[in-house]
Amino acid sequence: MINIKENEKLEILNHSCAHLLAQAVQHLYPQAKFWVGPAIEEGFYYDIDLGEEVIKEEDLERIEKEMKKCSKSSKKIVRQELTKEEALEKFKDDPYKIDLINRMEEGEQVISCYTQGDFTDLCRGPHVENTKQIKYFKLIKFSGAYWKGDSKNKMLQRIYGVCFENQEDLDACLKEIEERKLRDHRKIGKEQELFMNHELVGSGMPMWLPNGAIIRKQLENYIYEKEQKLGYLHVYTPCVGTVDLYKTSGHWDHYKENMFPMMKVDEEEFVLRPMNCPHHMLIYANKLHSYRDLPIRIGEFATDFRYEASGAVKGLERVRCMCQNDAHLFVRPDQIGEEFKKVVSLILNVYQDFGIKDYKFRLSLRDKEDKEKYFDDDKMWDEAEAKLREVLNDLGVEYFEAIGEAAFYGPKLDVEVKPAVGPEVTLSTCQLDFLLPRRFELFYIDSNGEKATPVVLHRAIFGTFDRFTAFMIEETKGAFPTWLSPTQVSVIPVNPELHTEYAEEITKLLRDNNIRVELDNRNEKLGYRLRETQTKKIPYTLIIGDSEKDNQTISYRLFGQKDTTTVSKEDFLKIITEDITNKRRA
RNA sequence: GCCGAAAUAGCUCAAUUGGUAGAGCAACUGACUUGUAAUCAGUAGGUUUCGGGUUCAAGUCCUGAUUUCGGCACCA
Repeated sequence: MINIKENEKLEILNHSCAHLLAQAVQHLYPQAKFWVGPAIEEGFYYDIDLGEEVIKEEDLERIEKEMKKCSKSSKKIVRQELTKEEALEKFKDDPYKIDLINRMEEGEQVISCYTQGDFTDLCRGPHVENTKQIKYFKLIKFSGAYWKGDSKNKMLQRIYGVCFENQEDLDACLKEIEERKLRDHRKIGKEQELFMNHELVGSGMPMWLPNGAIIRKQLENYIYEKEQKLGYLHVYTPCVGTVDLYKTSGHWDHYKENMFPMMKVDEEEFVLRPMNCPHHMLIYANKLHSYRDLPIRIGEFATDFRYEASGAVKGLERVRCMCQNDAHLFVRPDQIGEEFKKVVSLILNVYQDFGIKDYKFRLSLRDKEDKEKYFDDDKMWDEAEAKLREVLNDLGVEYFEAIGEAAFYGPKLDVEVKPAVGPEVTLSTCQLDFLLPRRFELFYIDSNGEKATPVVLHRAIFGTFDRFTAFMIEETKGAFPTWLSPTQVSVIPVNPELHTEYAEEITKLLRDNNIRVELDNRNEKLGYRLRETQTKKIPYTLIIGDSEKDNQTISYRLFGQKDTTTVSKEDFLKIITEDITNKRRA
């Protein structure tokens, strides 16, 4: 997908197209007041106040037609510069523009507006010279959007669109939008019977079907082994905790609205746990630790419950019941850097195994002004943020900084990926925490025999198994590498009556070698059964007929390929085993 | 949660202005005995998401709930 924001020409064109949209809307809705209409990575949008009216599906077409008309009218787009006073006078009837003018920086004395025919908009620019240059565009979608992005404010109407320099690029873009929908994990998840939802279980509570469960089990085994080798200690803890536990950690104050409501049993108050840090803190505190014991790494595949907003729930990506690939690393202050680096290299190592290339590291920092959201201790934050930056710079990984994305207890490094549909999500995370160890009064005995407070790194490599699986479904378009594929081999006897016996022998051989294999000896034509292995995206299809039976061989065809290879049974076993061990990707 | 939209057979979708709910695939039965992406014939399959209402008559109109979808807000 072309990133509009990375191409100056396209950015200007798209922003100009936003103005064209506004002009058309002005013609059709004279009461319309306009907020902002920026170019974004995927095109542009404009936020508009239509009073009582709302945009409907059929309006998009109407507006688009009017835009074409405005474009064809070939109006010059003229820049005019104003002083703040002049601007305030000019837009005195438009509260949105006055708000914008008043928000401008002190130094920014020159205010500009752009006029095309009967439409003028306050704007920094730049723009294309003439409306006729804005020709190849499409309105994509519309929705409500809070004014200034604040849910306390009025909801405006937002219209999204995209604009290109020629029809081919526009068509390519629209085609890609359609193709993205095809690899949406929700669609593939249904087709391949990976997971399901049911009203009676509840929104955001996916159930993993046998095929999905196989994939998840592979992921669990994979990361468990990695963590074991790195000295992690795995535990099991309950999915509930008392309210007091979360008051101790501080989560109760920060997140109780996003937890499932408290359950009172006799006189005790419980909640379904939304995260596992408090449990792991208590496990650490269960015994006395020497400075020599650290780092101590407590890991768990832990099921958590979060009351996500109903509008946020999405497939396996954003759920109310999830399983974290969680761990808490208890370290001495002098070990932070080294331990953090180990986490980052584990992330890189895992991404390599899965062939994930398209991701960004985000250094998530607090918003200093927001004393509500973040634990108030400037010294602690400055120290933690400086430490993280230092480690990242040492590692030489590329990252961007995001203010206001930290956890309430500390800054973090997140890995962001883009799903097929919708905004970017976090996969892996590693968080630096000086706070919770203090709140739980954790300590170790240092080299002087004194009590010292450990530092905690919270980390999840897969994030949650749910979201990671969602991402892998979209990455592979449902054609999983053999090691993850629910069914790895389909065996097809050419003539079920004549070849089933030998096909069964092969099926047993593979099954005995832990290959997930199914035998398809239905009375259907070979072509019919072969088609099914391809639509199901099964990595290996074995064709077993007279020639294979007579020569005691196997003919196999890889998913997506047309040619068949014939090898001995032993060689085939070697080939597929190697494929699985190497986690080879198609 | 907010602004919109949607929900019909296991799946993908049809059903004029309100007037007997259909098709393809899948399933089942039978015939065919198969060499690289769909063999043929037949059978069965529905309280049209759930609850109220309007009407002689509701899949269709009104209303409440649930779930899903597109965004916004949120995301420990």
